[in-house]
Amino acid sequence: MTNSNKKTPGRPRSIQSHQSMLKATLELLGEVGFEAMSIEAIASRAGVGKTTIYRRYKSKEELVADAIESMRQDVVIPDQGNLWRDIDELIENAAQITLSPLGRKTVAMIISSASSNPQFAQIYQSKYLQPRRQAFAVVIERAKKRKEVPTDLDSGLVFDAMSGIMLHALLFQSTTESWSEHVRRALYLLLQGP
Amino acid sequence: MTNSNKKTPGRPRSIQSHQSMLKATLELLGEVGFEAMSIEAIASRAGVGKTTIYRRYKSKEELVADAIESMRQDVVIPDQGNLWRDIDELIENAAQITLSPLGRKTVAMIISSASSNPQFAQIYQSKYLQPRRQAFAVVIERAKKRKEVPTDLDSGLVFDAMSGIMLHALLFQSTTESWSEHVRRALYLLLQGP
DNA sequence: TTATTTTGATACGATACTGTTTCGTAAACA
DNA sequence: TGTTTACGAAACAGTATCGTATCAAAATAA
Repeated sequence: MTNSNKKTPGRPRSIQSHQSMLKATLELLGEVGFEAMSIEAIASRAGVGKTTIYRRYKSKEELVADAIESMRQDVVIPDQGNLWRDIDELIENAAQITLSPLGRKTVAMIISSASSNPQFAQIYQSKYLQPRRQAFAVVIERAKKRKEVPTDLDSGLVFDAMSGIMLHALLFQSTTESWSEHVRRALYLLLQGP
Repeated sequence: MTNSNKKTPGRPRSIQSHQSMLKATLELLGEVGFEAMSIEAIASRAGVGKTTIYRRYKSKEELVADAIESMRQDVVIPDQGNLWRDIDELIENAAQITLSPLGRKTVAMIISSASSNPQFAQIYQSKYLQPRRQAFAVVIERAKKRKEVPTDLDSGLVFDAMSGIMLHALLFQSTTESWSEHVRRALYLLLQGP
């Protein structure tokens, strides 16, 4: 941390500018995607000088990576004493984040760059997926104690499956069924068997 | 079809040029993605004049959509008398297409544009997913007759789940397990229960 | 043959972004 | 007070792509 030494003289870097450039980055990432997004457009939307961005980040990749990291929010582990009520809460939480106008496009764009810029997928995995995977493991562990699921159930595998199903449903939505309902049905198949 | 009327005088459009521009389009799509891909680069790689492309397609979207459509290939419905041998064949087939250096990036790029250019996801769904969904339904139907799975199993739901799991595993590969093995385990959970 | 159309090549002006530099102002500290 | 650093705005040369236009050669039909 260079932050620990606060003895730097002169005008400090504006926190406000920093936040607005991260915000603008995420917005544009969702709207036009990584490749089509220009530093100029980010600076313009953030109401910030182009120079200010170049002073902080060497590349667009760095900026975007930082912006994605800043998105993190705490994961609440549901505990309602019943597996399916917990799961509904998890699905609802994922839906709120993933299906919001911004979140939807942002997630799609993060995923899109998975092959060209693996670092984004990696950040997404460690900052977003991993905490949720952990929360899911806790929920399943409690369900095991309540004998709601077999003791040898692999919660990681179920979580991966659930994530994949959510992702797939997000991309190729069928018109006849709601997203949540579809995910819930698939998950029921996973946990209760055919 | 304007093709039915072959009375057009003058030099006909080169089929060779057409094919090489589609090929170059798919290659570049996989390498740099839709946004970063320029018509000039496509023309250059295809060994074709820029004018020739502009004469055929009004936009990059049109060209890419046509290129993706041209990718289609027939789906073989496995029938080995056993559900899991059929499934292994399906997984193997999906792996060959999806995990190839070109296919991997191409699929990722198609998915990436799902939010900004829904038409690509739609083409992907109708040309790629739908035939495989149908093939999977046949496989499951045969398994039902052999009493390998419950009669009321929703093959469409299982297929969606399988597709999602494959997609997820492709994007967020764990290093400890092979792609095929991971997909197979998840599918086993889906079909045989926990 | 002649008429017609496509071909690849090249040039064109227009637009957009890059990354850097300069500038006067603003905000911190001593 | 002065020193130092960051700020936003603007200008800069360089590069890349756009979509159009022009050209002579090539390919087909009448």
